[in-house]
Amino acid sequence: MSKPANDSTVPTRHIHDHCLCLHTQRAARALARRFDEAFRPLGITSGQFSLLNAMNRETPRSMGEVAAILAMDRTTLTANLKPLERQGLMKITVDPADRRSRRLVLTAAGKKLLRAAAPVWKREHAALEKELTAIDANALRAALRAIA
Amino acid sequence: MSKPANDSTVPTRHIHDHCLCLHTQRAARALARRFDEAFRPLGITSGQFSLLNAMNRETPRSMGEVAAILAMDRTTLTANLKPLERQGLMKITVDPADRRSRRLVLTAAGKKLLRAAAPVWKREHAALEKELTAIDANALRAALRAIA
DNA sequence: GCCAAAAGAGTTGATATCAATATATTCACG
DNA sequence: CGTGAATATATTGATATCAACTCTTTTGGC
Repeated sequence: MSKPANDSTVPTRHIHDHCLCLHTQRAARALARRFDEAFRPLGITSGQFSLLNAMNRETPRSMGEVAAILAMDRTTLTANLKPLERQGLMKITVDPADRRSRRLVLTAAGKKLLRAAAPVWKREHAALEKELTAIDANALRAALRAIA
Repeated sequence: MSKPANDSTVPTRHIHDHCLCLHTQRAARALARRFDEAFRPLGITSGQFSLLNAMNRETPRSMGEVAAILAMDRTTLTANLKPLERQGLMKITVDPADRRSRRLVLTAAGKKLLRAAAPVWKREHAALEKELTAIDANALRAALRAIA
């Protein structure tokens, strides 16, 4: 028999094994690293790819809309736009109908980058799903969507 | 019938709907905010709670071990320890058996904080699982573990 | 129309994240 | 036993994250 655990470490073990917050953070870090790596030749990160995707609309979205889509704080979005704007991938424009609001518009360079990134995503995501054969990827998506 | 989508936005919609990386980041942000809020009265974040938990061992873990447990870059761990050490919750000690290695040791204050945080976690996590009734939390954990 | 409340976004400060790189220590092998 | 490779961690620089606060603009009640 193995030595019984120290009393103070028992709740810690239960928490470590069960905490959905921890498990989600772990998975988020691992996936971000993986897709960061895949997109590196294109000069963007996985987060920037998702953000550019969220802006790829015929009718541009506002900051609040994009922040909600990414389940991200509005002020985080403000920060994340800076490198993209500096690289000329998108522009922040004032909404003429409501001058408090900003419309996020992809530039031609931004759209071109997204076109180049799509096959990279497809390849990497297919590889990921292949590794998760024992997992129902659809159920996983549904569960994550239920959380956020 | 609704207007057909602009060609350039079609792959974007597919990606937005299916990307496990995006869904995981979204859930990770939402859960971090939620548990950050729950732990705020204790002066720690959800990430710091997980980190303190990972250090709550009779035989202290090394940095590499803790980084692996959290699926976190080693250099990120170095940065994350600084506020905890400054607040006197843990100490970084040199491993006498291998002086390259650091053993991460909770202080009495750190252990006390963990004891206070455990019921907060339990309450908040129970509430979360209750909201996910339609979801198999066990399956979700298994899937996330398969990713990281 | 006026003014208070609400809504949208920006700024600041602290922590989090990782790649690239650097330093210190141990190990392996000759 | 000495030296180059491997291991463990630290530093730097850029981006990411959010709370607290501020600024601007719009809306609602009168």
